[in-house]
Amino acid sequence: MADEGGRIGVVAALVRATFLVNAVYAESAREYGLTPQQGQLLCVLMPRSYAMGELSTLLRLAKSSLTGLVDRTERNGLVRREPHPRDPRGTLVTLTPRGRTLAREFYDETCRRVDELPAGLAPDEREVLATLLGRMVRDNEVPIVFAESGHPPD
Amino acid sequence: MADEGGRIGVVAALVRATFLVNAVYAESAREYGLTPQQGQLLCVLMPRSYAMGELSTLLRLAKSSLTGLVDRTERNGLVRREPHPRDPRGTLVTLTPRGRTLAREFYDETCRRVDELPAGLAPDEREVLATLLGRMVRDNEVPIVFAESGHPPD
DNA sequence: TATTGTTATACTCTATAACTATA
DNA sequence: TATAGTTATAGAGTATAACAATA
Repeated sequence: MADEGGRIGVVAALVRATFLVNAVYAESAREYGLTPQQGQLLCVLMPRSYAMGELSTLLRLAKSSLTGLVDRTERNGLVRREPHPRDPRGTLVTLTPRGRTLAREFYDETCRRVDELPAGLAPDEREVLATLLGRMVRDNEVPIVFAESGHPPD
Repeated sequence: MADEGGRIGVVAALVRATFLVNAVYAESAREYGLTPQQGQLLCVLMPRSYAMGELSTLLRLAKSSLTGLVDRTERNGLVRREPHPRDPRGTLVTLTPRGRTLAREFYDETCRRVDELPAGLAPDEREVLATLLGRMVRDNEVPIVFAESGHPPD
């Protein structure tokens, strides 16, 4: 099932690496009783709170899809809806204490597992990989769906 | 929403690149009337046919999940179930002519789009990225969910 | 009128458990 | 008994369209 060793192109490399990371992310989420989507929501909310509309854009979900996701995650006691301080129409989604704890655990464990994926690369190669992917991510304006490490409070 | 430019670690780079590729893959699928899962199934079947059990392992899906996915894709006229030549209990899933055509178009378009993601990298940098990701993919025995380019017939 | 968010509805996707059929 | 696959069931995820409430 693994490849024989032929030179791989950037495209196939990216798509297959994506498949790999998706699998690791999903398995990690599962072990914390989360769906990948709820895990992602928690990770997004770690650095700060967002309004529903912002989350919708950030996660590329239809508004009603996000309503459902937040409903279920709220029902699980992990996030909470608050009135938006500046717009009475708006809603701010925030981690509950329990959600924050779980987010932290899920985030840390996921980091550990994803960190092992390039275990076969030398330290300087990992550095190069991080830099190149980092530029691609920046160039394409990928939102912070998974923060660097710190959790700067609001 | 994009980062300011700080050094990013391999883990965040991988997870965020994954988010990016997922989005591109999903959008490409959508434009061809496919769900990402059905698009992935078609891509897997491009090089050759597989038995249900093989697909289940390859795609990391529960058997019954795969049954449903194949049902829906078959209903759409894109794949077909055939008796397995060597095991009367088994079923072989194959692309229909229409499925093959659509798979080809979806695959090509997805390649085009994913290829643009690292547009900001120099040719030699793209090469390095492909090599490093390629090794990670090989080391982790990622199945061929997205072939290199050719479609060697059975 | 435009914006924020929810509801109604309909599929797709996924898993677990129980089942059928065939080694 | 073990293996290949399906069925039954339940819940999660998603989108479109229509709606309510508030600028």
